[in-house]
Amino acid sequence: MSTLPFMPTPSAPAARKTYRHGDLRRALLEAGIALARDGGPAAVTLREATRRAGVAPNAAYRHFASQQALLLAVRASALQAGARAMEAELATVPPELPPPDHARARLRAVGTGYLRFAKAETGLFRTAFALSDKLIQATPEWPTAGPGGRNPYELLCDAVDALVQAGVMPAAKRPGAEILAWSAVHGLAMLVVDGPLAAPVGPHFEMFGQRLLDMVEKGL
Amino acid sequence: MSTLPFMPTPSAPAARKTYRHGDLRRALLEAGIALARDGGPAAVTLREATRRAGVAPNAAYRHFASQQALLLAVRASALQAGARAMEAELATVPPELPPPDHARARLRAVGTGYLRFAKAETGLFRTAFALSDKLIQATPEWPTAGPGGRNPYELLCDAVDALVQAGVMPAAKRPGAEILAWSAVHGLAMLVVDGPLAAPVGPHFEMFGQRLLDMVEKGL
DNA sequence: TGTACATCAGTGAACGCGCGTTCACTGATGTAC
DNA sequence: TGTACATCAGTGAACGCGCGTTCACTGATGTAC
Repeated sequence: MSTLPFMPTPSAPAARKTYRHGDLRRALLEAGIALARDGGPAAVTLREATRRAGVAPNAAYRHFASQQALLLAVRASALQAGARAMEAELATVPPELPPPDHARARLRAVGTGYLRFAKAETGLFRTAFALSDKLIQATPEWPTAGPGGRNPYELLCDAVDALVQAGVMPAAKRPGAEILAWSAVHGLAMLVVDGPLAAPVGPHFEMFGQRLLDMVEKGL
Repeated sequence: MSTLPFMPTPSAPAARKTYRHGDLRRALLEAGIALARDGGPAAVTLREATRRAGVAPNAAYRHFASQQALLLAVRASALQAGARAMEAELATVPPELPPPDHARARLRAVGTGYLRFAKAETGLFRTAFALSDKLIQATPEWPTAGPGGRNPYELLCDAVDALVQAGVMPAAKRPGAEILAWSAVHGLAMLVVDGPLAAPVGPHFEMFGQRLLDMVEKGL
């Protein structure tokens, strides 16, 4: 697990001997990410983040206006990690494929990356894509794109666009098609990672993922 | 909304003048359902349920072993409501359709019922199908079936079975097919009802639902 | 180059909140005689 | 049919927990002169 390419690297415990912390903002964000990783969005609390940074609880307010502001920052980071997972999968698509096959492979890669991210980084996945509290719109303050400059939603849209350009999908069916694909993949992830199908389906997650992507490919 | 056939009827405020309550177990359960309805699973607390029943907080322990026990009971009730919604949709399928069309219509009805339930009763939907805390396995103590005697998962499986029996789906693809269908529908529900697509897709939920079901039908 | 001083990052203590849960109790009910 | 009594549903008070957030503060830093 710890060698998957899209896992953010945990920071050092930041042994602190100065009065000033040095980079508390970053330390709090990284503590928040660690909390989200193994407890999901609900685990991202100011008190625990400051505890981990070795700092008084109210020190957080120098860097984040509220708990929600920290959560927003953590969520952006989780989205980045998701984009990274999808990009990693996209990188395995052979570029020499004929355009229609290439386009199909791209969409599969996006879906596979999403599913693998959900499985490998459940907490971050939930923080990125399943915030049950009505969270205010993402701020532009925190970037959500991966190294390639596209966020998860954009990566998906690009892949669906490519399907049309390669002639695999009629242009008339394009509008909103990304939502159908996203739904299928998101549903499997939620049911298995976080829901009632964890026990029965979990062990065969990869296989169900591929069958689901078959269904999407045929059905779109 | 309040006339949808699958909405449990709210109980009277239970004006209490006796020392004994009369039916506190039921009152707590109904309060819990009401809480779940407009706050999701996290809103189901013992203290608020007892408050609504007009009773001391610890009185709940005469009827439920813990907060989790109450939540389990509420969840079962939410599953019943889901089954009711799906049955209501199934009842609209014309019985005189030729078997293949009938089987397809049944699967659509199951999916449509699920989606409408998610939209109309978001809180109950989340309580039934999206409990993010790892909740212990459902107990047989609380029934989850609708009036027809089948719970939501069974209704779905029945519909997929019918697809095979009508010759619409090859038997070889049957195992696990219900999981693919469920995933698609569940994902759309989660993204729209509880997630990032609420704003853009919410108004066209019904249309996206039908397109999604087209995709499932073609792709299965 | 040295010193006064403004800035502002982090401290310590405290607030109010709601939660689940436990304790010893009280008093209405219904059964045994 | 009337009365003693066991049962057990609900009370009142309290516990410890963790949370977000506010207040007046302190002390290291870096800049202006």
